[in-house]
Amino acid sequence: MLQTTERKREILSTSQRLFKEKGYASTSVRDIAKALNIEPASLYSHIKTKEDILKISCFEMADKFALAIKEVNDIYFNAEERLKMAIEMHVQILTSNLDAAVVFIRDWRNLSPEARSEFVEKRNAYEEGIRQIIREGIDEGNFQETDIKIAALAILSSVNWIVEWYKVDGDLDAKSLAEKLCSFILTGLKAGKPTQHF
Amino acid sequence: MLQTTERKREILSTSQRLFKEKGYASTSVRDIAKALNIEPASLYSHIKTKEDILKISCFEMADKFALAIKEVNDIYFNAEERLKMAIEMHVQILTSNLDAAVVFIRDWRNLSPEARSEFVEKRNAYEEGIRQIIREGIDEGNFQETDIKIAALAILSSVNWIVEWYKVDGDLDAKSLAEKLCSFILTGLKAGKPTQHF
DNA sequence: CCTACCGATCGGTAGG
DNA sequence: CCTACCGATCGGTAGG
Repeated sequence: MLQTTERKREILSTSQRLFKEKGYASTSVRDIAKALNIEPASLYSHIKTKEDILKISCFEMADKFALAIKEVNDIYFNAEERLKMAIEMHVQILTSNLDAAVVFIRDWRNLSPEARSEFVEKRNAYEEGIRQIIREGIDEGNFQETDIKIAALAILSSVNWIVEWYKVDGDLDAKSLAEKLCSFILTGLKAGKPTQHF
Repeated sequence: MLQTTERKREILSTSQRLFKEKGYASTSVRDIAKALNIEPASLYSHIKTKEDILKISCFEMADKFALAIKEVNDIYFNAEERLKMAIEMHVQILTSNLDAAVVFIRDWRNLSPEARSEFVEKRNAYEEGIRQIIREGIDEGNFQETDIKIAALAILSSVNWIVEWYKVDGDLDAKSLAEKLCSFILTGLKAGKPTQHF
């Protein structure tokens, strides 16, 4: 990723769009070439292999998330604020890269063993960042003493799932969506505690 | 699905295990045959096409979920109880069919257009069942006045995601897991409200 | 970016 | 359930 030419970016985004629709494994280089109106062989002036596209897609997203969690932990103080910020940035990254996000979330399994290991490591580091925030929130007394692993997975899965239904041209912007998710994650489904009624 | 012979069941479960590992599209009929120690052609005495395996896997799971939501709505009264029960049964179905569950959640996209439409319809009906419970909980005043669509998706995604990490031989049984998830979904991450401290 | 082409693998069939 | 085999498609290369 030392440089990515304009044409290569077109190949990447077109591929990601196709991968989102049919999945990486079911998308052929011929499909990609056709969508770009070029011959299959021409792709290989820009990429080395089909897996290259997958690798770049997965790791570019992983890098965005790594940067975001770093930013959150550098700036914000309180765990609740940091979690909110992390979720907001996460939603922002997903919604502004919907096609690549699906590849990142779903198709990374098709990476070759070495790339896959590296990817899983990066994803684990990000998840650990989220767990750390939860841990601190518990220590501060602001979060429930919950199972941290399950909490982190529940948060990430509910946030990641938006790539399956979010429409960029819909009436729900990323920030509003992030707020709704945050509220759900922080206070749950149940209505205000009984004390509210007395 | 009028009848499924014992051998066919072996083919199904072996295929689902492979699909879980590599995905439907990346698993060849030769992979399946090899795992069963038979020749690829022999598979076709039991199945018509590779997609048959996918179809049966997806729709058998869909049927289990349809039955579960029906049961929940027939027996339980209060929305919160019904939601808890629905989540518990959902977790139960997932954890006792982990391989097929992954296919159901992830690989249904590879269904042919007609089967895919039918599948999406069934899944939508189930999701609507969940939304209905949430709606009733709000009407009863026991659930927050939240975005029902987002709440349902957040619940289902966090529950479905367990297939990615749950280990049958781990120390967490399905019921405990369901309870943890329920608690998270109902009361969220934040610690008890201030009133608890006075 | 194209023409021409490669060996490998794909899902599946015929016939036993 | 097997042997033998099919046409189609796969990712990718040589050479321009």
